[in-house]
Amino acid sequence: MIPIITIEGPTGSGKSAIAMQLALELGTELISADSRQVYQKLDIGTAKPSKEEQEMVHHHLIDIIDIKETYTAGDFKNQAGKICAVLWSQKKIPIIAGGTGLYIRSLLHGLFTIPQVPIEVKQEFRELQEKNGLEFLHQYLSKIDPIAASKISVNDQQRILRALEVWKFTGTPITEHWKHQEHTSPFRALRIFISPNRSELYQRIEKRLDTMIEKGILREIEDLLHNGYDWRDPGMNAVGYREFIPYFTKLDSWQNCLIKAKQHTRNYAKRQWTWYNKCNFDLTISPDAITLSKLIDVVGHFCVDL
RNA sequence: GGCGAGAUAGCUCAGCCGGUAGAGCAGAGGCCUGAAAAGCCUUGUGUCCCCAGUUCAAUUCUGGGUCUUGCCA
Repeated sequence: MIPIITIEGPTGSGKSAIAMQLALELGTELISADSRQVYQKLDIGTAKPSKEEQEMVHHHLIDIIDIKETYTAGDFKNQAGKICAVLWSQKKIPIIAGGTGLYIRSLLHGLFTIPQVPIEVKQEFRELQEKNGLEFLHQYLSKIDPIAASKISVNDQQRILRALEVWKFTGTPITEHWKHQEHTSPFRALRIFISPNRSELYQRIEKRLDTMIEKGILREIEDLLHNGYDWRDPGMNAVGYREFIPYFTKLDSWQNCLIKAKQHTRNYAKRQWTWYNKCNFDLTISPDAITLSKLIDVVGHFCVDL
């Protein structure tokens, strides 16, 4: 079993800083579990660690793909898994830090394994949806996989399409894949949750977004648009970016866009919170109560059992 | 000053021919198996600006007032 430490928490909770300290102390490296920091050129709005920080501690899975490419939980699971194995072979305990809950869950608890669904299959159902509507697809799903259909809302385009694609491509309903999924994990995780006070976090989010303006998020976006990137590109679907579309299409002021960006970041933090409520953490600690020595202590106990 | 337009949920607004109101967003809570910073679900009693009139009944019609806003001067 490979030991790993996770540092999790809502956006803006300060997990990156804590993870850095711990990595330095343990002489190990960080793996980012962040669905937006994987993208190159999305720097300011994703609060990516600076060059200096990245020199101090090696950060994996940052800046690995282009904005026009998609990245999935499966990609993360595979890549992070390999990196963990390599690090542990060097006697380094991998530290995973990031707010993308699904990524960490995929790594720790696995996904049912099927190859990437080909675009043709995806396309087929998109066309079917355009012709007959979403409701039709949901009814279709209820015939081939009633359990999935009952769990998935009629309006949940993403999951309806996914369930149909998986069934079409593999010949097996998605709920069957779930049943036969492997649940053993090659990891032994020490999971640490950074839990800030709600109103304090919201204040930090406000400040963080203001800082992004100061750092030049608008220029960053402008450059991207000038360099051939488009709002429809997968990477551009990010809080702190898409809210500025009205500004760049001259429909609203950047100030109003900023207000939206703050709201959406708060909404996002809340969604993360709800997700984390169901996770089992070994240590839950508020950002201001946390100290390096306390962390080392906990990690020490963890290491004794290895 | 003249001629219009508007005043309805925290915000932006819908409410045909009169029967005391409803969407989106925000807020709150929840879900989540390859788009997850995504996607989805639940949750809306507010002096319908004020006053008077018509009417069995006015947010909805009429008159007056107040405020906001557009155009012309």
